[in-house]
Amino acid sequence: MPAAQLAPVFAALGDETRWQILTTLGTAPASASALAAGFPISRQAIVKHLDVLQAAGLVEAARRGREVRYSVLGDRLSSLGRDLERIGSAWDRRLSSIKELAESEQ
Amino acid sequence: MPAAQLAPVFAALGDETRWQILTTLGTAPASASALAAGFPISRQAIVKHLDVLQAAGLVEAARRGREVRYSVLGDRLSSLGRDLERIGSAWDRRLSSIKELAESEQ
DNA sequence: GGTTTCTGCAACCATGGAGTTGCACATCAA
DNA sequence: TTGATGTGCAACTCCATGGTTGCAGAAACC
Repeated sequence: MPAAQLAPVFAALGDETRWQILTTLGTAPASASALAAGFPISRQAIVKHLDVLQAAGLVEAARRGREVRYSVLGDRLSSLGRDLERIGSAWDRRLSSIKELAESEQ
Repeated sequence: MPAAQLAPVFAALGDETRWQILTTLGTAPASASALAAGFPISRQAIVKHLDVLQAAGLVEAARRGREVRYSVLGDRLSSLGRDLERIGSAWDRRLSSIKELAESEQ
C-alpha cells in the first residue's frame, strides 16, 4: 500500500520555482548560492525550497568545504512515477468494471 | 517537452484530503454531498477540492438530474506517472555521465 | 402544493508558505 | 590577518488556500 504519504511529496513538487530548481539540478549539481544567481529570488528563498525538496527525498545535500552541493535524486522521481502509473491504471480498471456491471444490469 | 506545467497538477495532488477524495472516487463515482458524508469537513470544502481536481484534469463531473457525479480520471494519473518516470531517469542518466566524466578527469 | 435534497454563490476567518532583510559564523585565498 | 565568499538563523510581511457559515435556487418525492 504505497499510496500513503504521497501527498507531502506532491506538495513539494507543486511549486513552479521548485520545478525550475529541480530541472536546473537535473543538469548538474549546484550550491544554493550558485542556484540563486540564476533565479530572480533571494538565496534564502532558494535554501527554503531546497529544504522542502530534501525533506521530500527529491534532493540530497553534500557538504564540500564551505559550500553545500545539492544533487537531484532521479530514481526517487522515477519510482514515484511508477507508483502513480500503477494507481491510475488500477482506478481505471475498477471503474470500467463498474461501468460494465451497470450496463449489464440496465 | 512535457515537463512544463506539471507543477499545477502536483499542487492539486499535494493535499492529503484531496488524495482521500481521489481514492474514494477511485472506488466508485460519487456526488459532492455523498462524499461529504464520509469526511469530517463541510460539503462546500469538498466542492472546492473537487473544483481544484477538475481544473487539474484529474476528475470529471457529470450532471445527472439535480446531482453532479464526479469520476476520477485514472488515465490522466497514469500518463503523469509515465512523464515523471521519464524525467527522473533522464536526470539519472545525465548525472551519472557527469560523474563518470569527473572520475576520468581526476 | 409542500417538503426534502442537492447544488451554487458569497462573505468571512485563520493558517501556512513563499518571499524578504539583516546579521553572525565559517572557510578559503591574498 | 584581512577580505571575500558561502552558509545558517531569525524575524517579519503578504497573500493564497483550506476551512467555515448562511442563504437562495432547482430538482425530486410525498
